[in-house]
Amino acid sequence: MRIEAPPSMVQLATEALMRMLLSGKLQPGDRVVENQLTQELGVSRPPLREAMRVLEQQGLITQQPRRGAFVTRLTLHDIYEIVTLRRELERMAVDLGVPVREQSRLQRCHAALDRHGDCARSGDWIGVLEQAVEFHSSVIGLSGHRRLEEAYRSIQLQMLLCMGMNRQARASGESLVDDWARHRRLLEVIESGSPEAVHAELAGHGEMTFLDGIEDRVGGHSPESLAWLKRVREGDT
Amino acid sequence: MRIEAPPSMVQLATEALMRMLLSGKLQPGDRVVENQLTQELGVSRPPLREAMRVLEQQGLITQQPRRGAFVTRLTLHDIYEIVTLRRELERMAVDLGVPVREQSRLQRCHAALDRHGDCARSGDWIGVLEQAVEFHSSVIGLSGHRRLEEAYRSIQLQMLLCMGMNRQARASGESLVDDWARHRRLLEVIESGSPEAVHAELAGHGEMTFLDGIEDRVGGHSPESLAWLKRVREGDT
DNA sequence: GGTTGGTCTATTGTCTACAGAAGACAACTG
DNA sequence: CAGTTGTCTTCTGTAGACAATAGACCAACC
Repeated sequence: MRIEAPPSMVQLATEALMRMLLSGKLQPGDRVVENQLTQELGVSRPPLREAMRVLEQQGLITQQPRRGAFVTRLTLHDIYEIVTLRRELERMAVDLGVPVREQSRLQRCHAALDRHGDCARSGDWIGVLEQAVEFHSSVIGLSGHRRLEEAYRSIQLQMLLCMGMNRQARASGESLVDDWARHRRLLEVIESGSPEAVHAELAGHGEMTFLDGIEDRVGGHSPESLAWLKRVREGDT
Repeated sequence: MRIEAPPSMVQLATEALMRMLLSGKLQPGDRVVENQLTQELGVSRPPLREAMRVLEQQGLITQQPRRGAFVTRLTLHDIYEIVTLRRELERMAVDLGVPVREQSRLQRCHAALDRHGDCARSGDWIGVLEQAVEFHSSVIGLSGHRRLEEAYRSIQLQMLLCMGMNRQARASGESLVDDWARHRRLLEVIESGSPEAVHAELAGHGEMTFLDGIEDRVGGHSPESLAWLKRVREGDT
């Protein structure tokens, strides 16, 4: 049996920061002060700074030279980018991965789905979000395309973390287990083996409710994003 | 006029490392020793480590905990991933960006193309590669989709840096200015405004010659990648 | 009263130093 | 002679400290 190496402080700090973003402790636009975090996390600055570089590359925080780091605040154009890119990546993944060739990859989906259900029933909000990310990643991973999966994961995190979806989800308390059911249905459709059916399920799967009145909640309205929002609303209820 | 902030050591180190990869000074599989680089670059370890985190996120180097960093060595499956994902991103970008709506974005393409030509004529290899990346990025940027452009850029760098394309290009000396001509033609087609024509041009634009005998030069043959390589060779000469 | 200049504090950028782990090599034992 | 074990070196991981800059606040001047 292989013993696993103890995780580095960089890795721990990265995960801790992600949780702070997921939980809403750090909100979009918030300043991220290094010294403050070193105390909270019990880590010295060098590893913390490395962790912040990782999150910066993922687009979750934004660094301004000599002025500090801020949690990324998304504009309508950003949301347009995220949703459109996500859809394309999903499309590509389904075309490559459905019907499933390697059964072992499905195990990962099931495992994530099970954990997702556990977290949903126990009301563990952060766990639900984390496992939702893992489930979707594993679905994309059915394609056997690691870069595709990685790109998708990054996009998904940006959406989850920076949109304040946590608070919105917290408001609608009953939707937790419903969400789980929807994910289960998606996996069933995937196992049925029809790419078209999966595309259809995914089209209805997007959490589009948060787009209601989105123009008023965020800034940065580009021509592209406004046109896109109009199209989405016409085509999708 | 805004004065620009002096670049941080992290930024300088990142760029320097990239040049070392582009120039072939660091080759795929090479160990990257921190202390060694601090001496060569005249930077201390913390900023260098941050720079390495950035490159790790971009997939250019791979870190093994407590064992050091290595320049990423690509497998056939990796190349399959890179080429297929790149093609999808290009397709999406052209559909979004052609015909060009914002003329100002074209300026960036022309500027990069001009610099590309300058470097090609003066025989500046690294410059040629850098400007080729910038040109393609700016073409993708016509879509106004920053995340798309960023994903494309990352993919492109992985391909350029880790495939040892530099040495291959160096071997065929005359192709430098030819490359430039091909890029010019691409931009002309884009300005003509037909997405289909651009797709056609891009299909022939890929540097597919390096796929000749690729199975023997790299390891990691997955079922997906082998099937893909077969399809590519049947469909594209 | 508004603006300009200076100082002061908080925070970032960077460096040096130390602790701990991994790999190499040699010596020892069967 | 082969395998194993112990030591030694090299490198990474982390911490703490120092230098430099940005922003705020206050005072003085126009």
